[in-house]
Amino acid sequence: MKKHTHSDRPQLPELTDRLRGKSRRITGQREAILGVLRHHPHPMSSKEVQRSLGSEDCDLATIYRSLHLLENIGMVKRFDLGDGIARYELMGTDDDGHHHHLICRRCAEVVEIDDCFPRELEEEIARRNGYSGVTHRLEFFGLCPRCR
Amino acid sequence: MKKHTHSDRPQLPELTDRLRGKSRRITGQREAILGVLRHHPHPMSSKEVQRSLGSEDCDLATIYRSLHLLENIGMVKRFDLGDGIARYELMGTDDDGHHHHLICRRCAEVVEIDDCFPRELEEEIARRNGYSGVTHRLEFFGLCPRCR
DNA sequence: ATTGCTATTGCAAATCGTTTGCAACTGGTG
DNA sequence: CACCAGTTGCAAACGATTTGCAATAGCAAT
Repeated sequence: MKKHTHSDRPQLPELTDRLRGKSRRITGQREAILGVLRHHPHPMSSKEVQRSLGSEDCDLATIYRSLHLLENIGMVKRFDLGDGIARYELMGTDDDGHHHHLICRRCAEVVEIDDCFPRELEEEIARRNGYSGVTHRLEFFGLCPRCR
Repeated sequence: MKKHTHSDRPQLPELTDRLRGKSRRITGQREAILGVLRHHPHPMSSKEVQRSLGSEDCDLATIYRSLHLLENIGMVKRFDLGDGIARYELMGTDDDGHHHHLICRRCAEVVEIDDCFPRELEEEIARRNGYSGVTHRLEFFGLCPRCR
């Protein structure tokens, strides 16, 4: 079992703080969804979140709406693993959540990768093309040890 | 207008050669779709292809099927620009089509990028995690000169 | 606690990109 | 030029995600 390398996961009180004052409410559903994400170190789709909710089950539409909200206030980050399904990961309290994944083509196991595209090269690409505010989306695909 | 850096675009006769002998047929629709791709240096969605067909218009389903076919025989490459829409680009005759894109967040202009994630680093990532056959998907996003 | 206003939820219907079943059609080989 | 497997168009099916709306529930002020 891989120990992920991110900073500590935010506690629920943080949700409270981030929502209050934005005319947003702290609902049972939102706490439950956050709770699920806190216990999963990997990107989860809306359906996976729902399955993990157990007794706290709530409507899929609510999960979609909650994940969008959490993404907007920067508590979760959206990842696109290339299969047309949006997945979300809880952000750490201090880092910016920027990291990548290595996904098994066969069993879809996900490993977090902290290596990143060289910053200088990215800046050079931006400069060469006159672009500003350049970021990147990067994911790796391969065969995991067990699926070889 | 950016001159793209790939090798020459395949001529139609190549389609002929690649399809013949595979119990596949050279139809007007496939030629038309290939023709459209040959005139567009950037990734195109199925709908964009259809719009560009003009008088040679054909069913969307046929376009989806043709693009899958062309992808399977290696004549086009599929790109995922992160908006949930599959896009395809014609492959050059000699290169493997591996390259990346820099997409404007605002106007969606696309520039081709030939820089790539460092091979050694990719191999190291593979080794470290026991994965084999590792490849990557990489796209850049930013603001183009005009949209700044 | 109770009230009242507004954000939020559940449900169902609507969207959107993509896929598929099927009968009609058409390359291209013999 | 006839035949047959590969193709096409059309419409229906799909899966992920979004949205309209009436019912419900935070929460701030009473």
